[in-house]
Amino acid sequence: MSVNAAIAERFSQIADMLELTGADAFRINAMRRAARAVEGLAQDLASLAADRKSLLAIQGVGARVADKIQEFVQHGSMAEHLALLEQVPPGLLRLLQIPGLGPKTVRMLWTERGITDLDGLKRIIADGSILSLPRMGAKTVENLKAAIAFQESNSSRLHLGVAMPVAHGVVDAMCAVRGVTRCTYAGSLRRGAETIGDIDVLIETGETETAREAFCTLPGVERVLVRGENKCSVRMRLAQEGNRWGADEADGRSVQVDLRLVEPGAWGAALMYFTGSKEHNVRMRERALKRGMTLSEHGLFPLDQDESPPHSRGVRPVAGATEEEVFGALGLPWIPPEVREDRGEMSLTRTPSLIESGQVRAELHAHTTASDGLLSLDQLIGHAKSRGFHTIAVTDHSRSSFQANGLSPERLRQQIRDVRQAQGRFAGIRVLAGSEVDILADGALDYDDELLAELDIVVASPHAALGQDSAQATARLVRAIGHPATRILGHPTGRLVSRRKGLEPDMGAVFQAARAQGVALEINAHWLRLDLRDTHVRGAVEAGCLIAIDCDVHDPADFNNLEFGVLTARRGWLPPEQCVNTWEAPRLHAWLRDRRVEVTP
DNA sequence: CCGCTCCGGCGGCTAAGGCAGAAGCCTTA
Repeated sequence: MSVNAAIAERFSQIADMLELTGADAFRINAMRRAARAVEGLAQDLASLAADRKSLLAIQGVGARVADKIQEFVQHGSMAEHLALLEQVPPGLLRLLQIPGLGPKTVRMLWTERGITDLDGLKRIIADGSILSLPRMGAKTVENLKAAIAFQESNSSRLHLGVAMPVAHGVVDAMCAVRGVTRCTYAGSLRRGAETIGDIDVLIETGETETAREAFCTLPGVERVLVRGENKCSVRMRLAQEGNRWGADEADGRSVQVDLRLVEPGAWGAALMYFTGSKEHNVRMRERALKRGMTLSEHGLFPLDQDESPPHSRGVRPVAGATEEEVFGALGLPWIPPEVREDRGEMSLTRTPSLIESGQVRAELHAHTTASDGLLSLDQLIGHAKSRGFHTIAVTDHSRSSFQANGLSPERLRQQIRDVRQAQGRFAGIRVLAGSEVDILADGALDYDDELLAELDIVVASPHAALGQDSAQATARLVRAIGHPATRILGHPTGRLVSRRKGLEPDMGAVFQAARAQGVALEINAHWLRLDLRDTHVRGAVEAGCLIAIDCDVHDPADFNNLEFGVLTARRGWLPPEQCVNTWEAPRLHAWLRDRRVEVTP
């Protein structure tokens, strides 16, 4: 585990444990913010910690948190963390993960009955003794049992690419329901987060009961969790969908879908509220208060003496119909959903220019049947052309990836000739002869320089030895970037979202090398990779690196993953001009020929 | 515990739903 991840984990555990001991809520919140700040940091704290000033410059890191970071970097532990571990049984942290079970209740179970882990909880449920505890009625215990069972059969969050089709299905179905005038999804899905906890859907309708009924009986609904006036929640089965990676992804799993009925005139406020993030929303409400207003999902209202919610008293909102209106009334430009993470977006004075899918004109990482792709050379070119791309790069695996049928030098030479011939059969699209070349464990590339020099494009990617330590990983990637043939660093860390950690290099060093060499860093758009991840993109953009967004095409459907790569890019504040895939053909091709051009992002 | 603003002290988001227990707590988003 990287130092950053280790520190973030400790802050988060400190927060949980403080919560269980009933500590000051603001201190707990500060720990959570610190965990988030550290998690999203591109620089390596091991090297940053020496400079206290730069630690304090991080939003959410004050004197005490900086102390703890320095303490961990020097000693490998934090005294407060260790002290709390002595005090709080570790099994309790697991109980907090159970949906519906919060800190107050876990604490109550612990102090009243000495429950310290999941087994203990199951025991008092089984023998019924839990029912004698305060606030523990039959219904609550039933729900608790279901929550435990659910959690044990489902790993918690869904991949972006798995959740998205479900959301589109629900939205399409609800749009067709009588009386519905508007329907869309919000939440972390709209922000393009790499994993999704649940799916939020908003509707505006003149026939609320029809909509509630339609929603609760949608195909795939297993269980209705909540059926209130303004909110319904269901658990929905995931449809099976064959996929290169995801065959088992949907197996027997389900996802919670929340439907919110939005009153007329509050659409913008509701959309903002349910899009989040939570942290962004908190900032927005604080900002409203500073300006003498109060913000909720019902709108932006003038502040008055009355404690009760203003919308319930018929107070006229200052804004609420559209997001633009609400942001505007708070002195902000419209902020794209993907950057609503409380990572500096509140200081924007204009809507930032972020890349859009339609601006992508080239696919620079694609496989054919020559290695492990499903498309023939001509099929691949045909699909790329129909997508409107001006360039398609053929980049099959190199020889070390034998599991992927990597090409021997002879086969690669033959493929280069095949590509040249294929080019003759297609007009209006440039076909590049390339390779996705393995970066070996020591940072060397997988073909000799002579052969590499014959290629139009080299995507250098790590595939094996992904467990090596941070220093080795950094040296490996920096060396690969320094090879004169490398144009793109493919899926730089090799991580798989919530499956495999991948390399944990000092990303700051990687960015510097890439910037100096004019090498583009890839955002691999497959929803299981999303590598670079959002926070890395942000760091790379700020460091002035070029970025490539690639679908790593293996089958035709993979072209559709572009959407996820672009969402990730936008979460990293990527402007279109810094992404090589948006460049017109002459500029892109010149960049590919001219290995050491000066980069002006 | 942080940030703001002033160097010590203060304030720090909002609403709905469910349940248990008869007004309010807890959780979630």
